[in-house]
Parts: sequence; structure tokens; C-alpha cells
Amino acid sequence: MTPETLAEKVLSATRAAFEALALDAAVIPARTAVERPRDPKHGDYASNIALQTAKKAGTNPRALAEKIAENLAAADGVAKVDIAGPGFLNITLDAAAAGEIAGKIIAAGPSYGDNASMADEHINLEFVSANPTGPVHVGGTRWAAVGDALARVMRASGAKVTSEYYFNDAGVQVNNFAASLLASAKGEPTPENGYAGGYIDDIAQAVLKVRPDALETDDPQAVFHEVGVELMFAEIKQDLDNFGTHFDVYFNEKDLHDKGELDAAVARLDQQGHIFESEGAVFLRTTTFGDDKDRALKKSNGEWTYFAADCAYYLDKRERGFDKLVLMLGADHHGYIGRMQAMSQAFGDKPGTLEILIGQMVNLLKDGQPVRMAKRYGNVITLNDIVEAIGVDAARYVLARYSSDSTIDIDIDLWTKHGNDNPVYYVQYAHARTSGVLRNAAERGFDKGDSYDASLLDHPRESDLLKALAEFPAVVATAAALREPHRVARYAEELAAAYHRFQHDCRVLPFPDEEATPVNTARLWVVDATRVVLANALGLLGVSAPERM
RNA sequence: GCGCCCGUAGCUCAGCUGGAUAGAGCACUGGACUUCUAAUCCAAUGGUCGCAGGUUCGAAUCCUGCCGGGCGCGCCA
Repeated sequence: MTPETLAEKVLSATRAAFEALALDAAVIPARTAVERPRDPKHGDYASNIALQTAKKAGTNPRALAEKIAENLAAADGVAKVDIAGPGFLNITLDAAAAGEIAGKIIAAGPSYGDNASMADEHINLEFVSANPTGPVHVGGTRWAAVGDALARVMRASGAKVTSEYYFNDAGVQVNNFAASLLASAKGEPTPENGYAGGYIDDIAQAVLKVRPDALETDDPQAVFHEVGVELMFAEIKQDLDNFGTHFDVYFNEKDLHDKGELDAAVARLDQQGHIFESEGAVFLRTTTFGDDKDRALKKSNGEWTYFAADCAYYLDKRERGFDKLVLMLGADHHGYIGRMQAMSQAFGDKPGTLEILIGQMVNLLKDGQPVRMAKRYGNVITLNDIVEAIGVDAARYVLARYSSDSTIDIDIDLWTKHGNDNPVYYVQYAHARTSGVLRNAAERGFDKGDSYDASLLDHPRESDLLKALAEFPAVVATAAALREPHRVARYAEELAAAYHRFQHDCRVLPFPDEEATPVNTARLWVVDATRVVLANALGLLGVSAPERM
């Protein structure tokens, strides 16, 4: 029995109790959830439904709980229902009902964990979107890990997700980048507001390789601009690819300009009556929708602002048919939320169409001291540096296992020196152990067969493990709904712990001089189910699930 | 000044949108290897959940006000 079906049974038992006691059933919630109590004395699952509803129904929670318990105890698969404290229902399943889940998991395989909580949602998820003026650095790497995991978790929850990267390849930043390349090629010092660092020299040389005549052309900077940006794109894409983050769409800002989409977007906003001119500049009246001040779209010198391109990009996405646009930004951009939301509403979209997720920064430490990074000084730690130091799996895992609401401090030395402290190895090792047991079973000709006797799975370690396994789909759904993929990582750690404890206390394979018993068979099913769930959980994080370590 | 985020064990962080005696990893201490790879397990130590009020059967969680830290407040991108 899954927690979801048990919750359904709790609800129907509650409805029956309300009827028997002639109470107003309107106070019963449409859905409820059972939770896994920490203390094993409180049963396999607990429900607080009596506490939640008793007061509203004008009755005593304890008395109500007793009536619900009576109904629930009669339900299939429920072994026992106790009432504790002010009116908690502590539910114990019979072992057979609890153990069924292993078979269901194995049957579902890679799709176990999939759920329909976001079915029919058509989502555009934009993340990373780092300027193509240098390699992706740590901040961007965090979003590459978190955003990709979020995309996977939402897809597992039934959403149609297009992941997207926005290249800001128009404007002054790339001009500064081009000027820096040119200066490097000519052996001149880095220009004002330019970029430094080895990668500038590398790309400058690479440009010269593609266009040996670059310095002799009429407009050398234009050549470095065009070829350099292209090479930078290619490098970023390659790095992300190596990292396992594959975007469905790489969108160039330049295309918006080339296709006249900025004019079109402003015209649309004008139609809606939200445009005005002041001192020769064009503004969007974002204050109508709660922004602090109105925002310029076109400067008095006739140039577009960055925000104008954002408006055009927003409209472009909407016209591509997405009904929800999710945008992940670093904390240094949180000041944009007001104008972006205002713009969304100015286009006539309902609140919630645009969802902006703000992630806090990554601080790098060296010897316990913060390292100030800036592309301009060329001392950035890049995605590649991290991957070289600890590998893709460890990097993705450690970046995705924290809530995006908290800044993370990463000591790069600690990472490289104590690589094995990374919890990813704990989880991966659990997976390797399940694979090892299954491998050994196969070598010995011990097959798990078509069925098992779930009622034999009554060891406390087995019970804990089964409950952890049963929880996975709800974890995925919650991670998707809250946009918090780190929950999957934390869950994987819990599951791995439950498995390690199980394997320590419960012998799975028969000893060499013994025949396999039905207990061995049942446990082998549990091991295989655990393997599936660990692999699926790691898969959602884009981390590999090795069969040996 | 205004806005967003954070403040939980020595350190790094969870805490499933209000539940029972607040958890994990690391570090420290003591145990368990004739192993299903011990990259593991068990035990012990460690807490005024920043502070003060409020809401209620019940608060780390929700509300208000302070304190501390990070980030941001352009006709820059």
C-alpha cells in the first residue's frame, strides 16, 4: 500500500465517522497526507486529521479519532490503529500490504516516481543565461545543476518543459568582450571595462586561427566580435554539455533585434495603454502594476535598453505557446522582479504566468577566506575548474543538494582534498551495493522469480526501507511543486541510509552452504526496488548511478 | 532609507507549507570487519531554532517589531 492510498482510506474513514456522529462533513479537506513518524512507537504512518477537523466540527478530537480509528482498522492492509496524544492516529500496516510496494517499483522501473501533479502544464524554464563574455563560472554552474534537476523533476511530474538559455549577444558587454579580444591579439593591455584572463588570450588566438587576416581588415573589432562570440558560444555549450545539462533551446538576443521584435513588443504594450514618453525617452508605466518606478525602454539617444529586449523576449516565449514562464535568476538580479512582473501584466497576462525564482549566490572560499571573483580580473572559478577538481557527479550533486534560498560557501580546497566527504558517494555506494547483491545473486543462479511473499518483510529495517521507497513519488511531486530539487537529494541520502542499515542487519543472499528461503527471495525484491529508486533519484539530479565503485 | 534572502549542534546544512522527545553529514570519543566491496553500521557528546511579543489544542515553521549577515535599488547590461 502506498502512502497515497492509505491517505485515501483515512479520508473515507473520516467521512464515515462524520456520518456516524452526525457531524458537518464540509470541514473535511479534499485531500490529506499521512506522515512518517520519527518514533517507531507511533506506527508506520500517522494522521492528524482528527485534530484538524474536530474543532471545526465542534467535537472532541479524541472521540472523533476513536471513531475514525474504528473504521480505519477495518480497512484492507491496516493491521492496527492507535490513538495517541490529543488525537493522532497511529497506523500500522500489515507487512504484506507494506511490502507490496517493492513489486510495484520493479514493475514501474525507470518510471517509478513519475506522477501527474503537473500534467498538462506547458512550461518554459530559463536558467544559466550567462553572458557570452566568458566561461560559465560557479554561480552559473549552480543554476546549471539546479535548473536542470528542476526541469527533470517537473517532467517527471507530467509537465512539458522546454529548457532555455538566453544569450545576451547584443549590447555593450559583448562589445567590451570583442575589444578585449582585439587588445589581446595586438598585445595591448586590457581596455577599460574589458575582460582579462587566460581565456581571452586563448579565444583571441583562436579567432586569428579562423581569420588570420583579422587584424588587417577594415574593422578588426567587428571580426573579433563575430568570431569571438561564436567561439565563446561553442565553448559554453560544450561545457554545459559535458556537465550533462542540455538545453532544448539556445536563444540569441540578437535575433530579437534582427527580427524587429522589440518594436513589436513596444507597440503591443502601447496598444494596452502602458507606454509614455518623457524627455525624449520611451517608458513602460510599470508603476501601474506595483513597480517602484517606471522603466525606460528606449533611451533619449534612440538606443534600446536591456529591459526592452526582455519585453520582446517575454512576448516571444508567450507566442511560442508556453502557458507558464519560469525564470531562474541570481540574487543580484532580484531587483528585476518588480518590473518583469509588471511587464507581464502590462501585456495582459494573469499573475502567475511569469514565475521568477531567485537563487542565492555561491561564495568561494580558499583556506577559509572568501575569494572575490570577477571576470574582469580573470580570477573566476569556472564550471570546468569545478569539474576538473571533483568531477561532474560530485559537482552536480553538491550544488543541487542545498536550498536555492541559502547562499552556499564552498571551500575549493576542501572539495579537492576531501572529495570522499561528498554525500554523493554515500548515495552512489548504496546503489553500487544493491547492484553488487543482485550481481552476486545472478552469479550464484539465485533468481528472484515472478513473485515474493511480502508478509515476510517484517524486520524493522525492512519496514523502514519500504516506507522510504514508498515516499519517492511524493518527494518528486513536492520538489516540482515547490521548485526545490534539493529535496530529491536529501531524500536520496535518507533512502541510502535506510538501505545501508538494512543491508547491515538483514542478510539478503543465502550463505554459501544454505538453500535460498522465501525470506531471501523477498529481500532480493527489496534490494532490486531500492536499486531502481536510487537510480531514478540520482537520475533526476543528473548524477550517474554506478554499479560498482 | 526601501526591497528580497538568510540566521537551527563546534562547522556545513535539512526540517516534507502548524504536529508528538528539533535531525543528518563532517569534526571529536568509544565500539563492530572469517564482508553481500567497512566508501558501511552502532553508540556517546553536542541546541535559549538570532531576540521579544502575538495567533492556538500545538510554532523552528504563520503574523508584528527589533538585532545581525548577504544581495539589490540607472535613460548600465
